Amino acid sequence: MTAEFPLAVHALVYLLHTGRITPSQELADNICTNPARVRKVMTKLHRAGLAESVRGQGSGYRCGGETAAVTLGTVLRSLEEEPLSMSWRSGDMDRECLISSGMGAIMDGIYGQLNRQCMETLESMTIGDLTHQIFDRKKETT
Amino acid sequence: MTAEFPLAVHALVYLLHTGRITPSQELADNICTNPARVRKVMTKLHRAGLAESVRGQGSGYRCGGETAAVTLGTVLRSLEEEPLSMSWRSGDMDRECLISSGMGAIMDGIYGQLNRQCMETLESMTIGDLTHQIFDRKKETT
DNA sequence: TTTTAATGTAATTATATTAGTTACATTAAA
DNA sequence: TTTAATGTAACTAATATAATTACATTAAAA
Repeated sequence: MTAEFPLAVHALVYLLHTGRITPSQELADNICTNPARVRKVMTKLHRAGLAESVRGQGSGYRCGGETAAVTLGTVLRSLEEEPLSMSWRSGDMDRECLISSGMGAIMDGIYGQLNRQCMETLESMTIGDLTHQIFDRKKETT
Repeated sequence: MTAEFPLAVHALVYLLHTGRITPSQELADNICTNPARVRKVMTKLHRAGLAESVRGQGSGYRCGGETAAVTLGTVLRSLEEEPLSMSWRSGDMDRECLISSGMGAIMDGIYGQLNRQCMETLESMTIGDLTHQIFDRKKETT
C-alpha cells in the first residue's frame, strides 16, 4: 500500500465535506502535497466512479452524499493496490532443493492470506465512518 | 514489512531442516542473496534467542527442534518490524481544519488495527507449519 | 470568438529506502 | 599460529516514491 491510499481517503473525506466542485490546488493544500499528485490519484478515483471530474474553467472534483457509503476497500481497489506487497522472493524456483524452490510460493500464500484479511477489514470501514470520527467525536478522557 | 522477513523465515526453515551449524554463505546461496545480508538478519534472530550463533573456525548458525514451534509473529517482532508501515502522513496537525489536522491520526488508527490483525494471524503460523507445507505436501490436482 | 482556469498526463528531477558489496577486527577451533 | 567464520560498518547501486515542471485539452465566461 503506497501513500496514494491515505491521500485518496483524505481527498474523499474532504470532498464529501465540501460537497462542491473543488480544485486539485485546494485539495493539495489541505492534504499537504502538490496538485499534480492529487490529480493523478483523483483521476483513478474518477475512473472507478468514486468522484466526479469537472473539466474546463471552474473545474475540479466533486462527490455527493453516496460517497459516505464508499468503503476503504473500494478505495484501495480503485488505486489497484494491495495492503501488503513484497517484490523480493527468497530462493530460486529452479533449484532441486525443496526449500529454495518452494519458499517463494509459501510466502506468497501468506501475503495473500494477510491481504484478504486486511481487505475484509477495510471493506467494513466507510468514508462516512471516518467523517464521523473527525467531526462527531465525543471528547474522551485519555 | 521489509524483505528481511521472508529472508529470516527462509533461514529458520533451512536451519531447522539441516539441524547443523550452517554458515551464512550456505544460507545466502539457498536464499539467493549475499552472506552479509544474511548475517545482519541472523544477528537479530540470535539476539532474540531464535538461533544459536557459533563463532570461530567452523562457525555459523544453528537451531534446534524447538524452532518448529516459533511463530512467524515472533520472527517479525524479532526484526522489530510491523506488517504494514506508512511513513507519509496527509494533512497538517497544526491546521484549524479538523480534516487536515485529524486525518493523520485517523489513518494511523487504521494501520494499527490492520497490523494487530495481521500479527494475530502470523502468531498462528509456525516455522514447523511451513516445513510441513514444503516437505509433506500431499499432491494436489490443480 | 477569445480569454481563462482548471484537468489529464508525461517527462524530469529529487529524495528515501532497500539491497548488494567490500573490508576488517574479532572469535575460537584446528 | 593459522584459519574460517561471524559482527559490523562504510560505501555503492538499484529501486521506489514524491515533487516539480510543462503543456495540450477542456469548457465556462467574457
